[in-house]
Amino acid sequence: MRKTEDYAAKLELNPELADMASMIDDATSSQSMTSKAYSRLRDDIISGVLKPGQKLKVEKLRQQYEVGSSPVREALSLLTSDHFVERMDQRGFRVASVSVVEFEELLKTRCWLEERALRESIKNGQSGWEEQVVLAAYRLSRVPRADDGHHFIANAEWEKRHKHFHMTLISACGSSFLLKFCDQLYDQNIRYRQLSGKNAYPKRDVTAEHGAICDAVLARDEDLAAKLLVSHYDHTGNFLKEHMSDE
Amino acid sequence: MRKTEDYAAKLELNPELADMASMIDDATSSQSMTSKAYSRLRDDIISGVLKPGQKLKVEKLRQQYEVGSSPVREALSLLTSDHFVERMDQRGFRVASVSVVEFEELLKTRCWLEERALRESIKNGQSGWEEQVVLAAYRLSRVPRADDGHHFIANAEWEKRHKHFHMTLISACGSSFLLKFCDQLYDQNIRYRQLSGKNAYPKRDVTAEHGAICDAVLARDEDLAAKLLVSHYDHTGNFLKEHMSDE
DNA sequence: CCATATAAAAATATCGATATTATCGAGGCG
DNA sequence: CGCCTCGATAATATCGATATTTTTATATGG
Repeated sequence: MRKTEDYAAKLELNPELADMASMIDDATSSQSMTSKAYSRLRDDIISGVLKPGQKLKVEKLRQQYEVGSSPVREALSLLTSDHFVERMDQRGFRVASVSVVEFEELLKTRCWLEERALRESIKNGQSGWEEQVVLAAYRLSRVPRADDGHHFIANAEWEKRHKHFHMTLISACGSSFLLKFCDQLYDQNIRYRQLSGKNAYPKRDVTAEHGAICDAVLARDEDLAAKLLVSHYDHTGNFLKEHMSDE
Repeated sequence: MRKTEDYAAKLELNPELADMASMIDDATSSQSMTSKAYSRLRDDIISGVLKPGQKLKVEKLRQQYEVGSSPVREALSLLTSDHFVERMDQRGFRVASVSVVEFEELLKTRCWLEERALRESIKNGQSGWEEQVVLAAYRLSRVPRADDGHHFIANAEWEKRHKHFHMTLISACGSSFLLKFCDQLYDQNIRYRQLSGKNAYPKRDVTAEHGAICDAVLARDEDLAAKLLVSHYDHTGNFLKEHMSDE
């Protein structure tokens, strides 16, 4: 039900063809009211509709999402574990706060974990994994980052494929735990990206960076790939950090 | 409310004296029914009272823990994120399954993450952190692992201090995310330890190993400390693995 | 005038009942 | 004889109401 996609398993089962169609938002078709509330709340928090620190009143959410209070509370509990919502005992829930310090920790941790995961993937990945990487990189390159060239408007499809690319890179690391953690941190990062103004963006050629990482991976150059990945994150991170402080 | 203790913060605020008293089980005094259900369920899963794969019927738990169904469901949702419970959409909950493969992944991941965390701690830790480590090691050494010398009976106090020692080691790593992940994995590991027969245990001197790690940390020898920590985990892990397969 | 205690309002946490969904077994059909 | 369908049963998911608790507003005394 939850979107902690098990990339490793998914790719294992379907080694020849990563079916992008199967990755499309299944949140819409979800049966349970809990998952409906969960994904909608999650989306609203990540996208910034619900602001950090904002109080989350059950009654309000109940009306807004047209569900009972139990599913809302269950969804909030779930989101608490994802670090998207904070629970104050007996005093309800609120949207998780953000801070420059936390963002720095997030960035650091992402680099540590993804570097390890990437190195392990390169060590263990079979030919099927290599093909997945190539495919994911290609698919990512086929969509523009922004729908509009001038103002930056997030392109949902790009977002999805970008995550898929990065998760595919590390999918052969051999630890579903590590993959889950990276997944969580990735989503946390999206939130920070959305929050820190969408109008400007670095001029650098992100596609080229992805390509370089892809090449290093295929060449099985652990050190180079890790270096490229980390600097990829560091660049974006530092850019975001600048835009956070001057607001 | 949840027991994802923020070790870094706790130690930061109270640099001279780690107040063990403040760490005693606050689960008993918890107000909300949700936390009551949460901690009791959690304990029962970790201790093995509730067996892996076992169905968790809300009605039954409701009676057993003397709470309503909402708190039970909320607690189950929380435990789902902790990987202690599995939710099957529209088909209820069950205790998370275990497997040798998963245990191997767990062990691997713990080594990866804790090595990184330990290295960062050694790099960043101040004198306050060093003192915490010494104190935690000393306190751990003051209680026997088992209440009884012959048969192995888990000593709750040892368990608590052992975790405290290992979390203190990495508490200065500078990432609350990483600490949270290590915390989670640690608890997962306890569960596996409890499940794989408590009657036998390695003869090696665990206390000596802790001491050696402690020494390496104080000497700021990153590589040695990391090596000792990883082999500490590997040894216990391999021992448990043997006892899992022959059952 | 401020602090404190008190009362009213709002919001949360919790419960028990109901509607929905899955499971299991019997009977009918191919 | 095995497979599928249908219905009874059990369990889940969800709801709306109630009891606590927190927050806000008000009044009282120092």
